This record gives sequence, structure tokens and C-alpha cells, in this order.
Amino acid sequence: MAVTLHDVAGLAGVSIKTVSNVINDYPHIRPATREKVEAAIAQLGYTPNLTARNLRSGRTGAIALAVPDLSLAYFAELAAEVIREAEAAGVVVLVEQTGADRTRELELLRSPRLKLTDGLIFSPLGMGQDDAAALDVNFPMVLLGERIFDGPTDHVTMRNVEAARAATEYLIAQGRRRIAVVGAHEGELIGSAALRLQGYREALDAAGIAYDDSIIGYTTLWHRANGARSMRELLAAGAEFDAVFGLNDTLALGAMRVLQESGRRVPDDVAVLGFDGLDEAEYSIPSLTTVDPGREWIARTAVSTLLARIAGDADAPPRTLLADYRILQRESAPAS
Amino acid sequence: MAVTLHDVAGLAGVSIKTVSNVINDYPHIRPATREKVEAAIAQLGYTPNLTARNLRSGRTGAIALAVPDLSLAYFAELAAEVIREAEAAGVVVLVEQTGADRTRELELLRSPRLKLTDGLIFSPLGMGQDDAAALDVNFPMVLLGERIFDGPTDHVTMRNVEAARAATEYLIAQGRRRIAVVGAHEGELIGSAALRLQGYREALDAAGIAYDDSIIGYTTLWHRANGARSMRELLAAGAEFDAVFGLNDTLALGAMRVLQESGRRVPDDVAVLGFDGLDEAEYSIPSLTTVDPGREWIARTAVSTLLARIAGDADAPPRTLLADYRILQRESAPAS
DNA sequence: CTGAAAGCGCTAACAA
DNA sequence: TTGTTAGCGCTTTCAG
Repeated sequence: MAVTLHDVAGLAGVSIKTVSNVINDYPHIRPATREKVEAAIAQLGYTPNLTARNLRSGRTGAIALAVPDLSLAYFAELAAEVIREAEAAGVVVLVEQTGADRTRELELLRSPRLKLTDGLIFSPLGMGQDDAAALDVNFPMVLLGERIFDGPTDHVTMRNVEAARAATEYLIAQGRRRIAVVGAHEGELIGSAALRLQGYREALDAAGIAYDDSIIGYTTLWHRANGARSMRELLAAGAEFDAVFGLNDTLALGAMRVLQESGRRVPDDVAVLGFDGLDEAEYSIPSLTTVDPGREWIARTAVSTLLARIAGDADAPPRTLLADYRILQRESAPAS
Repeated sequence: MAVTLHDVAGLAGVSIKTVSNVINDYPHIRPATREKVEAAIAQLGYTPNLTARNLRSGRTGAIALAVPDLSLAYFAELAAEVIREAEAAGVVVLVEQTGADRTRELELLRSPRLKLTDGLIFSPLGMGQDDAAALDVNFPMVLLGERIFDGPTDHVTMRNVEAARAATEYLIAQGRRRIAVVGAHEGELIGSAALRLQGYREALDAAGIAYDDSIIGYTTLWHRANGARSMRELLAAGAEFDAVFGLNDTLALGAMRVLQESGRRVPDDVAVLGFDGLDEAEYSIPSLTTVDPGREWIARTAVSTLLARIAGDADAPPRTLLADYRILQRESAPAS
């Protein structure tokens, strides 16, 4: 641990500047000198102290990623992509979990721990529009999720409304008329749940189908257990429907499970459609038709956008970047 | 960003040492001084530069977690736990993905990026016994997975052999005699696959059942798709069996999917049992009987062990810590 | 092409 | 109780 530039310089019989030059591939070094230095480095097993380098350069070579919880499959897959992408750019990722909790999200934005990184990719779920001011931070940041805040921040997000509308239209095209929803958030106006529900309503309207709140299942955290519970409540209330739109895959899988327990056949009695395009949606019984909202593109774009900000174009106007979506047709809602 | 101790000291009319004392809760400060300093800090919006502090103190307040891939559910849930646990201790987590690739695992151990952290929780999958020397690193490290290396390193792991044996015995107790396996690794001697297979064989031996390689499905990466593919190969080869032991849940779920496609009823025709105790195993159709290897305990223990090493007991003898397992009885292999 | 020296922002002896 | 000062290990002018 304790081997420094000075040790290497001493052994190689040069100054620390020369060693530094070698390490940083400074071009004009005499080959003989370079060799001496490299031999010394190898002999001593020297590795540069990144903390010192960071202090000097003002950069850390790390970015932070803040998501609600890695045990939510969507965020796990997102994080996997972000880390892969960052690594390709030689940057390391520090992962924070907020639990989708407003207080913790706000704390995170003020946390000195972020000083350990050059920037933040942030997926806020708990904060509301009132908290927009908290997003006016003095470090590079890219927001994931809806552009619900007007601050000067880059957003990378998906077409929630359009994608949900397309999904609903897809079900309607199969002749489904009573389409239940699982995962709605009571009274929410912004956020993914509200936007996807809006897309759902637009599709109903366009098809002349009345919106019926009695087949909307409300549940906050998009866990599988909540999808199951929500569906049980719908069934217990005697709701009638011929399709279910899960506002994400995990909910849809939980709901599908309960439907089958109750004796409904999927898709014959009830078609099921999810949202997220998770790997596991391909291997459920039946496999889940779902909307791929472009998660991979989002991860890639978030990283490259953040790195560009860090690299300097801090004054470029903030951008909103939208991923393309597509419907992955599977068995739970086949294309008729 | 550019506000430093000196700025605060200047505004408060004291020396930087006094400011430093206030920040670090040094006890003997006159209340009036403290107030002045705190006012200045608030006015300037000062936050300490952690990089500088780290350089000085030799600590970073961060640990690294290296896993194969966060899109593997087991590691996502493990990472979620590790981050939660670390946060409770005021430590931040940098996540690295190795892809279970030997070369990248070896590179990681030598990577200067680790200098950004105080220690490493490492789950190696690609490295073999020949690489044990590479694990003799000069920073605190806790290994997850088998104690297959003899280096002076702490291990936190699960009882793979016992748990797999118990799982197999559980199936045998239900009257199953032809128990297929999905996820074996050809020629592997150490590592989770080999150990779980060993537990399986021990159970067969104890019950006087002959081991039959024709019902062992080999596949490397424990992805759902591989579980499915492996099961398809077994079926195509005309293998006969009345139970399947998936060496992890993801494999088991993929295999179960294919079994049902092929018209087999689970558990009537074929019982299915997994390994990992994933959340999603509870919501498959049918729900998956599985072994919970103590993942949560492993995450907690890995963090606390690493932090203890970092805090100083570097010379304590290396320990191997074993989690308790339990079988979660569900529908895919009911307790008769 | 290489060396000397300053300083990034902070902590911790040591003084006062 | 508070101030002075010397580094932590590195990069980076500026000389030579």
C-alpha cells in the first residue's frame, strides 16, 4: 500500500515527475528512461493512489446511480446496464437505494457522499413537484423517469403514455373490452403509474369504451406480492374483465398467478399484458406479453449524457431524451 | 463547489483548525465560536471535500461489491441487502460486474479502481484453484462462495453440500426416485454447481439410488433460458424422471416452463425444486419449492466482517462463516 | 527530455 | 480553547 511515486522514482533514479510522465503516457520520454521506470514500477508493484490523483484533478472517475431498490427486477436490469456501460467508459458506479422514499431521496441530493462521485443518475420516485427546487444541484445529474420537474436537468425517459396506449390498443384489437388495470396509484398525476394509466384511458376513449374505476387495482409499491394482492381484491369484489394490464411486469406476473389460481385460463378467459420487458416475462407460464420501454437504450443514454456533462458541456441546454418502445408479443396476450 | 475550510474560516474570523474541529465534533469549543462557525458554514453552503479527507485519513468510506451480473436475480437481491447493510453503517457501495469471467475477475483484483474503496466483497465464479495466489491481496477482502482457496481470507458462504443433500432427500422422501438435475457444470470440482451436485449424489447414495448421468443437464451460465434449454435437451433425449432439482431457482423456473409446455404436470408428473429462495419463486405457477441458503444473513455478515477488518482487526485469523439454510415448501414439490 | 517546487482540501501534532 | 504547520500522493507549471 505504501509504495508511492517517490519510491519508484528513488529506485529508478529519476524524479517523481518522470515517473508521473511515464504513468500518464506523456509522449516525450526517452525509451531508456521509460524502461527503467517501468521496471521499478513492476518491481515495487506500484499502483497510483487514486484518491490523491482525484484530489489533484478534481475528478473521481466514479458516478452514482440512485434507484429505489435493486430487488425490483426493472432496476436491477437497469443497474446492470448502467454499470456495463460505465465500465466501458472507464468509470465506476456507486449504487444507492432510496426505497422510493421522498425523505431519503431529498437527503441523497444533499449528501456529502455524492462528493465521492463526478455525477449522479437519479431515478426519483418519492419526490413530488413541490420538491423540484431540490433538484437544482451543483453537480452533473441525469434524471430517469418523467420530466415532471422543470429544473435545468437532463432527462432520459420512456414514452409512458404512448406505450401504455399502444398496449391497451393492442388488447382492444384482440377484442378485449373489459380491461382491468393493476398498479394504479390513487390520486397520482405525474409519475409512471399515472402516465401509463393515462395512456390506457386514451386508448379506451379512442375506442369508445367507458372507463370503469371498479376494475382498476390500486397499489403503491410495484412488487409481485402487490400484483397478486390487488388481483385478489378485484376478484373478491366480483369484478368482471377479459384482460389485465399490469402497469409493470412484476405486477402482471403476480396478477397472472392469482388469476390462474382462481381457475381463469390465460389468455382464453383473461389476457394479461405487462410493462417493462423483463427477462423473466419470457419464461412465465404462459409467457407474458409486455411492452419493452427501451430500458437498455435508457441506460446507455443516461451514462453517455452524464459523462458528456461531466466532460464539460455543462452549459448546453438541458435535454429530454425519449426511448422507443415496442410490444413483445407472447402467449398471455397473443396477436389473436 | 469551491468553498473550502479557508473560506469558512475567513468568514467566521477563526482559523481552519477551529472550523475543522467544529465539523468533526471536537468537544472543547466555546459555544460562541461554534455558533459563528456554524453560521458561516450555513451561509456559504460548505460541505467538506471527501476526497481530501480521504487522502488525509487513508479511508474512503466506500466498499466495493463484485458480482457476476446484477441481472441475475440472486445477485441483485444480494446486492440490495449489501447496500442496505452498508448504508446503515454509513458506508457507500461501489458495484462491479465481472460477468463470471476469470480474466475480468483477475483484473479486478489488480485494478487501481479498488483504491477508491476500503475493501472488497467478492463473489468469484470464473477463477479456479490455480488462481488462489491472486487472492492474496493487500486490502481487506471478504469472499462469498466456496472456501475453495486457502489464502488468508474471510469467507462467508452457504452450506451448499448439506443444503443440496437435504433438498434431494426431501424429494426422495416424497417417493421420487428419478431426480433429474439442471445446471451441472461439466468436470467442475469446486464451485457451487459441483458442491450442490455432490450433495445430490450423497443423498442418492444414502438412499441406495444409482446416479445416472443421462438425467443430468449441463449448462454453464445459470440463466433462465439455459434452464429451459437444458430441460428441452433432456426431454429430446428421451430421459425419464419424476423430479427435477434445479441448481438454482432461475434454472428451475426455466425448466418448469418447458416441462409444462411439454404437457407434464407439476408436481403430479414431475416435482420441481430450486435453490436460492428468490422472491419470484413464490409467484410462479405452480409456486416453486426451493432452498433458502441464507442470502440475507450472508449479506449482513459479509458487510459486518469486512467493516471489522477495515476497522482494524487485520491480524485476526481468517474465518469461514456459514449460513443456515432451510427448505421453503411450496406447490412444485409439496410435502406429500 | 527531466527536475524542483507549489498546492489540491483536509487532519493532526504541536504550540501558544 | 484555538492557531500554526506539516504533510497525505499526486499533477502541473516553470525552469533547466
